[in-house]
Order: sequence, then C-alpha cells, then structure tokens
Amino acid sequence: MLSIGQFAQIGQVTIKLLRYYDRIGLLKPVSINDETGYRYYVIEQLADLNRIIALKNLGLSLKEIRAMLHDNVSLPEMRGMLKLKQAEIRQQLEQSQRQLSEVETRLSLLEGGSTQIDVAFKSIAPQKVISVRRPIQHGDEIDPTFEHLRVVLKNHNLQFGNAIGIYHPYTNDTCTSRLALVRSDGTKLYFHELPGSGFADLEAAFTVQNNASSELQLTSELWTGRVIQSRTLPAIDHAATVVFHGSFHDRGTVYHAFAQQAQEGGYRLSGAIREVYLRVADGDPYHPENIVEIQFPIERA
Amino acid sequence: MLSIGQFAQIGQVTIKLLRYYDRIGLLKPVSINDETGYRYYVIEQLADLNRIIALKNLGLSLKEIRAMLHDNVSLPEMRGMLKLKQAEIRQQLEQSQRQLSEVETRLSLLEGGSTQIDVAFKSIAPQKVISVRRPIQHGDEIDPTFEHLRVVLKNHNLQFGNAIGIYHPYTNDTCTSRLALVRSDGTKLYFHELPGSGFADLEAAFTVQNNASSELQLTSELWTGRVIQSRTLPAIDHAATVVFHGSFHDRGTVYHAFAQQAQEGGYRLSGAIREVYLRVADGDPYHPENIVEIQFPIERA
DNA sequence: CTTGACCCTCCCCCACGAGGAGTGTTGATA
DNA sequence: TATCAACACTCCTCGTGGGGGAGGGTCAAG
Repeated sequence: MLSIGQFAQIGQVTIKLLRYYDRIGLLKPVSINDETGYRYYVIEQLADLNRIIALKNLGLSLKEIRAMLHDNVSLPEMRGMLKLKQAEIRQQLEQSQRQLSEVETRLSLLEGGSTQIDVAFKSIAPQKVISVRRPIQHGDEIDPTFEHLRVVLKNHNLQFGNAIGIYHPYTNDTCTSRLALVRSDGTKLYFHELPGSGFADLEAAFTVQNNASSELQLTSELWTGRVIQSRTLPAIDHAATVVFHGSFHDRGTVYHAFAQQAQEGGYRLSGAIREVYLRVADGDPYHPENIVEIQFPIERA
Repeated sequence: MLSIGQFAQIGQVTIKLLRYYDRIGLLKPVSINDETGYRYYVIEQLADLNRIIALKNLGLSLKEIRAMLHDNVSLPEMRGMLKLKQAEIRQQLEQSQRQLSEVETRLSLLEGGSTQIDVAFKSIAPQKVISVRRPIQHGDEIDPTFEHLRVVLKNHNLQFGNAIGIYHPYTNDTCTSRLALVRSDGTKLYFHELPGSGFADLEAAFTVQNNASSELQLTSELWTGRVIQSRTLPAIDHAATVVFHGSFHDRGTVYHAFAQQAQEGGYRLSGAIREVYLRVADGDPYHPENIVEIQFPIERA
C-alpha cells in the first residue's frame, strides 16, 4: 500500500492530480481509511495511471478516457473514438495553420505601415429582405436604384431597415479583377474590384422584420420591368467581413485589401458580396461619416 | 442608439457575448439606463466589435485584446505581442502534429491487433540514489550486482527504496539495435534492444531519501574495484515511459515497441535508459507478477 | 391597456487542474 | 513515549470564453 505522496512520486504526478482523478472517478485508490480519509494506492495502479497519461497525451479529454477505461469499450468502439479524435486534431491543426498565416499577414502589414483593416471571420444568419435585381453599367446607378426601391416601400407603408447591396458574380472575359469565383467547370465569374467602376449585377435590398408577412402584395410588383421580390437572404457559413468608415466612394481599398489577404491566407470568394449600408448620413452616399459592412463569402482554396 | 438585441443582430454575435464583453471591460455600451440597466450601443461600435473578432480569430486571448485596444499600444509593442502569439501558435501546431501522428500510430497498432502498450510522455524529477557502475557481459550479471549493492547498503544500515537500473549508451560498431543515440559528431552510441542479451554499461542504483546525508561514508567505498557513489540522477525533461507487468525476462517487447513508435512518432533516444524495478516479487526477477517502469529520455528527431 | 418581445441580474455549467487556508494524522527521532 | 516535521485531508477560489436557464422588470405596437 502506498500513500498518495508515494504514489505521486512514483508516477511523477502531483498529489492534487491524484485527488482530482479520484474525485471525478478516473482513478480511485484501492482503499480509503474511513476515519482519516487517507487514500492508499497499490503499485499495480501505476499501469492505469500511465495509460491515463498516455491517452491524455493523445488529446483525449478525461471524460473520454474514463469511458475508455471503465465501460470497457470494444475494439471497434475504441477505433471509432480514436478516429473521431483524429478528425478533431486535424481540425485543430488546420485552425492553427490558418491562425499562423493570418498572424503572419498581419505582421507583414504592420511592418509595411499600411492602414490596419480588420478582417473578421464570422458566419452570417439568414435575413429577410425585399429586393430588386438589376444589372447596372456604372456605380452612379446604384444610389438611384435604392432610392426608387425606398419610395416604393414607403408607398406601401412597409417598415424596413438597412439597405443591403448584393453584388452577384458576372461573366467578363476581359476582366482583370483579382476577385474571381471559379466554378466547378473551370469557368470564372467576376466581381468589381473597384465598386462602381463598371458593370455590376446588383441586387438592391432592404431588410424587413423576419416575421413580416407582406410578401404577397409585392412579389408581383414591377418596377422598370423588374420584379420586386420578398426573399430570405441565405446564411453565409464562412464570411470575411470588414467594417468601412468613410465615403462609400473610397471603399475600394477594402476590396483590394480583401483580395490580397485572401491570396495570402489561402482562401477565396465563394458567392455574392454583400454591402450592408449601416449609416448613410444625410442620405448622402459620399458623406465621410458613413459606415458600411462588407461581407465576403469565402471558402478554403 | 441601438438596443443590445439590435447591435447583436448587426454584429452577428449573441446578446450574451455582448454582456460578457461589457462585464470584462472589453466593449462597453456608450450608455446604460440607470433605472432599467438597459445597454445602448451606437453603430460606430461595430468597428470595435469587428476588430475584437478579428483579433480573436488570430488566437489572441480577450485579455490580450483588451490590452491592445485600451492601452493604445505602440507599434513595436504590437509587433512584440504578435510575435509572441506567433510562437505560441507554432507550438500549438507542433503539438497537434505530434498528437495526430501518435493517434495514427495507436490506430495502426489497434488494427494490427498487437498488444496495447501505453507509452506515456512525462518529465521525470531528479532522484537521489546510491549506485555503482559496472560493465556487464550478460544479463545474468544484472541481478547479482543489485544484490551485492543491497547487502552493502544494509550493512551500513542505510534506508533505501526501489532499485533502478541505468543503462548507459555504449559504442558497438557491429550493433544492429535500432536503439541508437547519434552524437553531434555523427558517431553513434547504442543500447541493448533486447535487455540482457549482451554487453551493457550498467549502473545499479537504489533510491534514497532526498534529504539523506550519509553520502560521505560511501563515496569512497569500493566494491570489486568500483566506487559506490551517492549521486542525484538528473531530471529528464522529456521521457517516454512504459510500465511493464510480468517477468523481467520478457520486457524486450517494450524496447521493440518503443523503437518502433519512436521511429513512427519522429522522436529518438537522447540519453541513458532507466528501469525502475517497482516490484520484484519474492526477490525473483523472473516472477510473472513483477512490475518495472522503463524510462526512455527522448528528443524530437 | 394589454401582451409579447425584449432586457436585466444572478447562478450554475463545461475542462483541467493550480494554489492556498485551515485542520488533522503519521511516523521517525529523542 | 513524547514530539514535531512532514504528510494528508476538505473546501474554496481562480483562470478561459462563454452557454443555459430562472425569475423578474420594461418597451412598444395595436
């Protein structure tokens, strides 16, 4: 019989750890003195302790280890657990690699002294909107489109929130933009790298309450030959988002920065870009106090 | 002014998260209603939130982020923090890679149906011993060496604990063992892969209390021309340890398993192997209920 | 004025222990 | 056999990054 201190020394672990493992039912001493509460171990338990340490080194949680040890799992079950853990570690590995490359990107930007642009990765929830889709030839057509739509909505006494511009990809063989979307057949779709500099397949939208039920009145409404529709923007599982502060005219820097960081970070665009116009001071798109959040759906390259 | 719910929706985070960030002083609402406690945000704060998310994605802790945001750190400080984080992530990366290869090794062993041997990685604390070092020609000489030493210690009325066998590396040009130690000059030192099968540079030791002070009496004691010394076994920072249960005669499987897993796991031996004889039933080294812990000092290959 | 949606605080939970306070027990020495 | 240092015990808090829920007050639209 070994006291907890002796066993801890042999096993090269702390006494605290042994007490903790006892408490969570992972490794119980063979006997406990009822009066004093002293724990007593036997040397054979070193093999158990060693196995626990070995499994812990593999990255298994103590709960998983407990299951493995006590519920004497079958071989296939054991294999399943290890496979699962393998997948987990792989994910962890990928995340570390991503973080490393992002930190490196950020460090190089820091060295270069360029403006810090915070690219935040998050997922975007679905959002109900009322929108109209319309190809435009120049950025000057963006604002009037939203204005027209706004008027229509007001005439219908509809409550709406922020304006969202959805820029759908388009084919353009002569496009030199780095913002391309490669389809499975190898063909490419493009985006404006400098918004407003040329053709765009714009969907102008306004957010509405998710429980708004006025869709039927509008879905058939026509405006300059285009259908005004009520629809739910799908969720974006992986989006790189940037909040831009300033005149919308200058937001091209964001697109440049994204294109560069996407290349360095090993990811690429995977869908339509969304611009959420969070503040349009005085209704002026060029007001320097404006705020827009740009959402780039992405996937690992 | 935005309510917490509105701000949460725009920022695509949970309300809980915003309250938490308020509590830890990471992102405070611009105003709080004194009576109701309601938090109110402004849209400009989305940029702050986005920066927090971006830094969080880089793997920075919330405390580090708070320092970055509020204690307006200088550029060099920022660089330092990122460099530090970079190193951290690299470590994390390496650990994940190690875990992955270990899990894979274990899975392949599982498939092969071979006996499970738990290799636990841990560090070994220094340990005071009294020992004698002696080259032996065959495993049969191991046991008598310990017996002789034990008698000497008893004659001196010394209290001692477990026997430890330390197998120092030796040169052997014809050795085919996979357990080799490569020195910086390229030459190799070897270990017996099947213990007891041939020459070994054995140090036979018994543990003594760390505060034992009887060393002077013994350091000059001679035994068959060898000095019996009191010394402190150095710590082993990284050791692969295996607990073997059975006749010491059969412990070669452990050495085989270690050699194989070391190769697959990308690490190698970096010092003398220690065998801690934890139980020698009836004093018989071949008793099937014996227990020995074998400690392999290792380093990344 | 009502009612449903929204917001508040407070507490517990997850994993994996470390560190310390305060108190009781053991065992080796004198 | 007495003593005292070393050893053991329980219980508490701390850290990270929040999620879940209870119980109760508030806001805004119809």
